Amino acid sequence: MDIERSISALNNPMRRRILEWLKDRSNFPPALPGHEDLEGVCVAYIQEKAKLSQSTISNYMGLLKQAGFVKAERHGQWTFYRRDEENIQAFLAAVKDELLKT
Amino acid sequence: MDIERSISALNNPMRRRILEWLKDRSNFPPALPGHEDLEGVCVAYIQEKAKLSQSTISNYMGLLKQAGFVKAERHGQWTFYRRDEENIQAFLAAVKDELLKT
DNA sequence: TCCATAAATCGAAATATCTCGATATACCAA
DNA sequence: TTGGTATATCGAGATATTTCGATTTATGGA
Repeated sequence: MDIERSISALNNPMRRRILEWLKDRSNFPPALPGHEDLEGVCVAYIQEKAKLSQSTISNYMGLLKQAGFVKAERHGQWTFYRRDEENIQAFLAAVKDELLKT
Repeated sequence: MDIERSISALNNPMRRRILEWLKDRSNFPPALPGHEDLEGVCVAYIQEKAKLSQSTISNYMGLLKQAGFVKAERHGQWTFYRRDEENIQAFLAAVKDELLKT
């Protein structure tokens, strides 16, 4: 749990928004044919919703991944990103522990 | 609760450290004579512990104050800073709410 | 093999943050 | 009123982040 890297990743409104979008797969277009079983979302879908360049979104997803907020799964030419709920909870616990007095 | 501003304020190791130091008044030298009843800590004490310039610490405390993490109380020529526990808890709740899925 | 598509990486310009020393402001004491 | 001390603000250089378009890499299909 690298709190430094995690807070940096969160220190950007669009990255936080992406994390929120990923809470619900239905925020994005339906899964590509043959990938209906995957919970993750491909970079192109995120890019389309965020309206930022492909390279920027790829970079953002990399930062979120390094921070532990998302997991990436490569299937063919697509990379599917989804939230890492366990790590997100661990981050919240760590921030709480560092910030709270008691 | 401006989560943007708060996360920015936290996105710095020394500012987070100051927030931790302020959990316990005894992390700093004893109160100045005549101010024993105050829980806050003056800028000079924080500066001495942080080993950064006076202007930097003044700036940092201003950012932490704008973010709602600390309260400032002026007494004579001194400004005493102390944690705002209520706002800190509100921030944690807000981050949890934004970040957590359920 | 060759081409098309998805994603990652590179290089760079614009903007923001960090941090300082110098200066300004506020306040106290003589 | 004058001088001293504490803090805030200003201006600037160094560094980091943001975001892009161009390029590279990986993969799958004709």
